[in-house]
Amino acid sequence: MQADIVYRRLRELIVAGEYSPGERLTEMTVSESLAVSRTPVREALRRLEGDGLVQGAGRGVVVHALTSDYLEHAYAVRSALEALTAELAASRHRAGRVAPAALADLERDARLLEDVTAAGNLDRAIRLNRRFHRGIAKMAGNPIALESLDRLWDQIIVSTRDSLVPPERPDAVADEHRRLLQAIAEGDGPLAGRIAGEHARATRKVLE
Amino acid sequence: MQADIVYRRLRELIVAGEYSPGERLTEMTVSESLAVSRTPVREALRRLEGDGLVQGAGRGVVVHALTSDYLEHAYAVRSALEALTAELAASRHRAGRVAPAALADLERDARLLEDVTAAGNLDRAIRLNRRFHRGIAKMAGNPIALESLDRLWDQIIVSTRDSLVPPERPDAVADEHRRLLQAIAEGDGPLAGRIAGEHARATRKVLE
DNA sequence: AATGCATGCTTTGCATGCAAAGGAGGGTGC
DNA sequence: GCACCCTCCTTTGCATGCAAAGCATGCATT
Repeated sequence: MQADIVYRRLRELIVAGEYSPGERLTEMTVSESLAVSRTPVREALRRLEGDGLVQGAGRGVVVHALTSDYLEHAYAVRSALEALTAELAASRHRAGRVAPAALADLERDARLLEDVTAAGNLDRAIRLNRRFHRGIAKMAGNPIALESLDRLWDQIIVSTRDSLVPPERPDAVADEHRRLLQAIAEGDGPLAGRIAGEHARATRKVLE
Repeated sequence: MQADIVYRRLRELIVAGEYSPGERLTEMTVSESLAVSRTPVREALRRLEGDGLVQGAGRGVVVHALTSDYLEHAYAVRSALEALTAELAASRHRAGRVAPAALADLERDARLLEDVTAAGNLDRAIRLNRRFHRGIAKMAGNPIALESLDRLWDQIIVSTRDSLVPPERPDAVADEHRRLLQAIAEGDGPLAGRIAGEHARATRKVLE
């Protein structure tokens, strides 16, 4: 299905920042650059609109430019959802319903993230960070929460990719990640939830 | 835009239960019954698919039939989000950023809901209940949370419309609603959040 | 009788043509 | 010189035609 290919491609480009927020996309331009007809492009644009990645704007669509307010709201929701997934992940771990390798993978990701951040590789750090949090959401075993978070992340990432990482934040991040993993490992759901929620809020604060 | 009309109409029909879960929808049937061409219908179906209201199934789409597991997950997310919106609503009320009429409206809705439930008007009770909770979400002033909850509600309602209201639940519901409103009125965010989250979980339990 | 295959039909997916809506730009009137 | 209007052009939205993919049905063969 070409429509699906176009959708995924555009989404990739937007999330990767190849299209800047506010940039305008017309059916014709896209269909020419991807060498398909306008029909599948239309479909793709509508799906992206549903995802909140682009916005209809008079003629055509523009890549969604997030206001500070919008970001504030998004982080509030993210905080609530990540508190939920962390809590669920901890409970499932306590119940022995988590693959043993999963937690080890997360710990590896967390360490790798620290290294990569220290090395100043921002792009890779962003990807790893997302993978880390996504790993926890997967561990929670709630596909709806996972999907909602994926949607949120896609939106947020567009506007935060260049505004990240002030000087001393990395250490705090590493510490919070470690405490979060420990709470999960101990099966302490409420604690994991509190840490995850607080972690998201702290991340938001940095983005002023 | 006809595509939009088709989308809204189909969505309405699905949420209202006119199409049963599992029922198959083909582009042709829909385009004939609504007297438009297949193009806008395709667009509408894709959007509904994005909303999780229908599912692609080999040929065509079928109205999403929710499994018990799926419902469990949906309610977990709903609980988290409604805890968030209740807490935000209480904080905003405390800060005086809520229109005075809004809270009164909610109280009116709550009382009306009690009456309607007592009278056994199930359909109306479902609508009022949704409006009540949606009112709180609006009061929270977080459009992302509101939209996420709307999506969840649409999905949930399809599968719960006929399974609602066991004998003694209405009294408990009324009580929980009242306590929730009071917590909001007092500006006690954490309390409101706890009540709302617990309320959603209790509702889920009833649906076994 | 059962199984495997082939054929035909249903249905989707994509491209293109056409009409209409919305803007931009230029021209004219004041 | 400025403002307003008109016209043309860009771009979307919808319909339809055509090709391909999937499925069921029926027939033949074992």
